[in-house]
Amino acid sequence: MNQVEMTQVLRQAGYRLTQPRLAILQVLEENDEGLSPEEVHQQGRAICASLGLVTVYRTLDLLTELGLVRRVHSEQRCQGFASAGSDRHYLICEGCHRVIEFPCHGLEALIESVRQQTGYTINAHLLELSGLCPECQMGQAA
Amino acid sequence: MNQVEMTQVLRQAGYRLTQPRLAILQVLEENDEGLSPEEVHQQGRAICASLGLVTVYRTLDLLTELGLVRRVHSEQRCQGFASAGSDRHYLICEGCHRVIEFPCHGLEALIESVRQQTGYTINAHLLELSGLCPECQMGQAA
DNA sequence: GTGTATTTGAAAATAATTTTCAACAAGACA
DNA sequence: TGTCTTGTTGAAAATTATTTTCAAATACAC
Ligand SMILES: [Mn+2]
Ligand SMILES: [Mn+2]
Ligand SMILES: [Zn+2]
Ligand SMILES: [Zn+2]
Repeated sequence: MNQVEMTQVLRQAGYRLTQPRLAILQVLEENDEGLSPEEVHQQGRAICASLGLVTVYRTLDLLTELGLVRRVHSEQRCQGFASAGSDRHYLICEGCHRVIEFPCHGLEALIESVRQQTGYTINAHLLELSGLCPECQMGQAA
Repeated sequence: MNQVEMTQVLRQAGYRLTQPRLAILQVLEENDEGLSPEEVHQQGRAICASLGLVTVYRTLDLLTELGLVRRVHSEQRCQGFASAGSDRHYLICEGCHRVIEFPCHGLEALIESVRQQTGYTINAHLLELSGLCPECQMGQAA
């Protein structure tokens, strides 16, 4: 989802399009590695000089509720936020920490078998793959 | 892995078997829902009265490094720790927050296809399913 | 433009985590 | 079993992260 679409979601949900919110959206749009609130704040101030850290926290919460932003978990860092597509399948580069999403097909059979074996109903999943992106593989080879 | 096996891993890695560590291992063993450091501390004091919260943090770090404990992530809470088996596939009950592990087969094809489409090398994955355990399903029906 | 309800940022409050360090205890060895 | 040595502990302090409060600012409906 791009920034324009995101602002429409905000508006339609009855929220105002403020400078701080637009700045935060833009920062998330321009970064795909999952930024911490502090990092969003730093970068956001380049766009909206008065931007406060408190507003970053509030806005990340809001955007997460609206599904515009997702939290990126990893063993080291659980406070990464990135702009969200529709699914929850990320591929994280261990070298540069870039995060991309991938379409997830073929999980259905696994989920069904877990359901049968455990008796659980399953209504959500999070799949995170980690490795090295092509660029970082080059770097390693060198 | 049970508590006895865990203590052996600790010993073999050259760490001392202290009362605080044993207490924390026992707490994790007895709980499968993923406890926060604070919760581990509360329960641990019933076993080792002098147990300090600082030691809980230190020990959870240590046990995680040794692979005896794993962190359980979820949107609400990323600081859950549970004793670890060999894999990283959890099934989390949204009702009672119990966490169990499941054997994960059938992810290979998906991973291979992501590798081909993205050019990433993939060397780890985290799959978290969430839903309702049988008991909590009963509760909901009532 | 004006009015009004939402939103903001600074400051303060609170919560979470880490560092420091003197006292303690695990376990090697006599 | 009784030292001795070194890893380990917990209290306190320091640091960091997050939330609350509230008066001032501003988005936007009219
Ligand atoms: Mn999927
Ligand atoms: Mn997490
Ligand atoms: Zn990379
Ligand atoms: Zn349950």
